[in-house]
Amino acid sequence: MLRSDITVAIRDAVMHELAEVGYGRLSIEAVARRAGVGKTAIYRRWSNKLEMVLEIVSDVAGRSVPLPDTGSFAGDLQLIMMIVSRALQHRIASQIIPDLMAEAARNPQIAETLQRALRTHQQAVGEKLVGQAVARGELPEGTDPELAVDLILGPLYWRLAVARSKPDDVYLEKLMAAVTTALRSAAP
Amino acid sequence: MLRSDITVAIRDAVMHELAEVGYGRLSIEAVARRAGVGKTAIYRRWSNKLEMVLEIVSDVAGRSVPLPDTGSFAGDLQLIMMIVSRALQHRIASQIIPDLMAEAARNPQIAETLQRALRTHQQAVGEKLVGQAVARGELPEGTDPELAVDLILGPLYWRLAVARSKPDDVYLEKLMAAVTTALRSAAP
DNA sequence: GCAGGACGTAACGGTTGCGTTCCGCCCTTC
DNA sequence: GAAGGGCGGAACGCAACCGTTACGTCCTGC
Repeated sequence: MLRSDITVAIRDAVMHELAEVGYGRLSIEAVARRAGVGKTAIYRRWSNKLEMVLEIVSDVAGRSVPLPDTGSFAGDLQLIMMIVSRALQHRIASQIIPDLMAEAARNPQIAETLQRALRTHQQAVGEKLVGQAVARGELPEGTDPELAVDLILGPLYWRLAVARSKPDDVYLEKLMAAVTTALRSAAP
Repeated sequence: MLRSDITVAIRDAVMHELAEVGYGRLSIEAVARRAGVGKTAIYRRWSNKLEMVLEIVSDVAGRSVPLPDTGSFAGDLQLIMMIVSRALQHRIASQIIPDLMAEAARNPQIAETLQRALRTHQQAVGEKLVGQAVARGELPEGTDPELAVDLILGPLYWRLAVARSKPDDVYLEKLMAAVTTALRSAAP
């Protein structure tokens, strides 16, 4: 019954509003204004700002990235880094993600939603990446997938989302090499 | 002329309020209420929410951490990791830091203040750490201090501030070992 | 054609916060 | 003991939003 074009407009407006002012200052009225929509249309769909944001964000986050399977650890690593660094440089995403992360620190509902979106996916990627590499003999038996994920995502996230500087190709190659050696030598 | 005990109360209230509701929702009235102080006392000191927060935060951030100098790379690394992980697990800091990071993504003034506080300090630590290690022959000539900092802070920040899980000692040792090997093998 | 329902608009009363102003108190300083 | 100034408190007018409601329009399906 609800018109889907309106729903799309609202979702879009929420994402942009979220990027511009953050969750803390996001207001239903601003979303409605931006979407060119009445407040009623929003309240007909969600009952809360929180509920609305959670539903929309987890929907977007749910569009899962494909698991890496290029045939080699180096290839998988490069693919992951490319995907992550692209995502973290996306104008909207790069504002929304740290904002929701910060908000999650004080809102358990947001935290849980984000953790679900993040951790399950992150775990799957980590285990697949490491599992394949171990099976191929590229990484030692007993390599910790959690550590691997931290070593890969951590520096990228730090550089892109925190320090906010653009890594060039040389840097990315150095980082890949460093991570590879680190994991290869990490005893179980 | 301004009573210093009042100033202290306000600073304190700002930090706590910042941690609880974030910059976006921080209000002067709430700060005054929490500090047990009239709004006038605040406006007598700062003219803005932004100005107030920036002054207070950069003052706190300015209390710089001592540079590492334990005599060995392993020791320096352990020290840094301990300091950082302690800081990122501090209740107040762990909420304020990601929040301001997110806010910095949309407010140039905050971004600049944070960058100054972060980058200069981070650079100094990185250069000192790597410089000393290279001089001692523990790391190869031409090691990139920037990469080193990313490899050290990135995974820690990711785990503590983003994934929000507590790393145990075993994990920290693995991480230290991984970072050390990674840097030792990183070609210039 | 007619009913139903989703839509935008506008208004509601209530809350919160802004930045400012004025008051009367109290402490310091001379 | 008088003056000055920082202090808390209260109130100001203004603006933004909340969540809800009533109304009139438009589209869809029967």
